[in-house]
Amino acid sequence: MPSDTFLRLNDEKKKKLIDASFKEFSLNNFNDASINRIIKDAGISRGSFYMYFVDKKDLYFYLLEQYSEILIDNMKKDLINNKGDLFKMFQDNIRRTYNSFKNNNINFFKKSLENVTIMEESKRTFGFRDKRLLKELIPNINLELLNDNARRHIEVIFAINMHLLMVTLIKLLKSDSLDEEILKDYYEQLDILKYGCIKKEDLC
Amino acid sequence: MPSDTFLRLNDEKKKKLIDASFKEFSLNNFNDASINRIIKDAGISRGSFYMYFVDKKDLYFYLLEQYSEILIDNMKKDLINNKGDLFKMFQDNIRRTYNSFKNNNINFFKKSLENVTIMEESKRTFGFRDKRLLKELIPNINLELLNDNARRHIEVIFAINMHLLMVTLIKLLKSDSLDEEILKDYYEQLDILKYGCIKKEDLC
DNA sequence: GTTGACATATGACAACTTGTCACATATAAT
DNA sequence: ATTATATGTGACAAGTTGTCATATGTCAAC
Repeated sequence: MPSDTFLRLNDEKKKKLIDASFKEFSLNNFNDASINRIIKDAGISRGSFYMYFVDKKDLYFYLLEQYSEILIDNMKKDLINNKGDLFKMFQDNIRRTYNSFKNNNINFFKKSLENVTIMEESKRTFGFRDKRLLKELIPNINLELLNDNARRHIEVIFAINMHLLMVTLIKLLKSDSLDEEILKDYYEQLDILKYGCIKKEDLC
Repeated sequence: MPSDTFLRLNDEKKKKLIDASFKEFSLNNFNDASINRIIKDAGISRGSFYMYFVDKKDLYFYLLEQYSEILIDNMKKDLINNKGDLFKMFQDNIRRTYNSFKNNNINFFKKSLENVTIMEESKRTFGFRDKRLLKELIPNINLELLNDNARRHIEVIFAINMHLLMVTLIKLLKSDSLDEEILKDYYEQLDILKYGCIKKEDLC
């Protein structure tokens, strides 16, 4: 969170720093972004910067937060338009969000999304959507058990499963023992993927 | 990829460097890990290090790759045991993987998984599983449309949807126009979550 | 108007970081 | 023994971050 000192700054100075920051984070990912370049660009001193923000992370998340507001507002609108149907909301929302992104700091978003959806390399070597991993496993997968849609998007299903696995593993490793509660949650989550989110009676 | 020079190294020296690296990456996340400490610990010179690996990333992914082999092997075993049933595989696999992790470099894994499943902070501010985001939206969600399981794990469903949204957005932003093919894929992926992966006839 | 208290601004500084490169040494091949 | 080639080395430039003593504002109270 930025300090009160920063928030008290006159608008011009504040804008100069924000603009310089957006620029820097649009051209570089988080780790390559340089506070040095930002303060030079914004025309403030090193000391001042640390008066406003505790560190680079602090600044970055301030910028992110500014924009996550847009995300939330967009979703709310689409949710109301679709009478609370979560899936219809997501279906509609992508267009709206896409346009917000297009119009605003598009490059900042691109870089941010890269940070969020993660280091491409990690994904690759660690197996998410890894062509190699899937190639190795696919001969052993009985695709007959899956419906057409699932078969077509087998990598996505795999990626989601891997994600759930990883998140659960972190939880398990954090707790000392093999916590059965955590496992139960995991199995239920797998069931969601298996059987879907929609009520059965609506299907048959 | 490590250079041939590295691979040609005698086992003792290689092990010393690998051990030192594992140690460093177990105590620090990727960005805070210091090559300086690694080479000091391993007792090699700066120049030598850059003879073996092009940079920190190169070393890190080498270590990761070593261990992703374990992951793949584990999965293969469970897939065969379960006659190709992807979901049964994931269901069983978590115990096996958990134990592998427990026995091996547990801390290295923890740190790695943190890198992979993402900067906790990003998740928070950007809305993944964000209690705040969900709290704001939940009053507008019609939970009646969802089954019990889904209702119980609403945050997970939301997180997966957000993930799909983000990944799709990246694709869309990378292509110049609003590519309808990409959108179609996205909608199909949403349908998987809605209706599940299992064939309909098996359900009713 | 002067004093004093507090808020801001500054840049030099220490302590790191990384990647390079001219040079030294080891190992193999003629 | 001589020549290639492969490895090893650490000082170096060019950067990084966060701190801190010091300077300059600002504003209320006497």
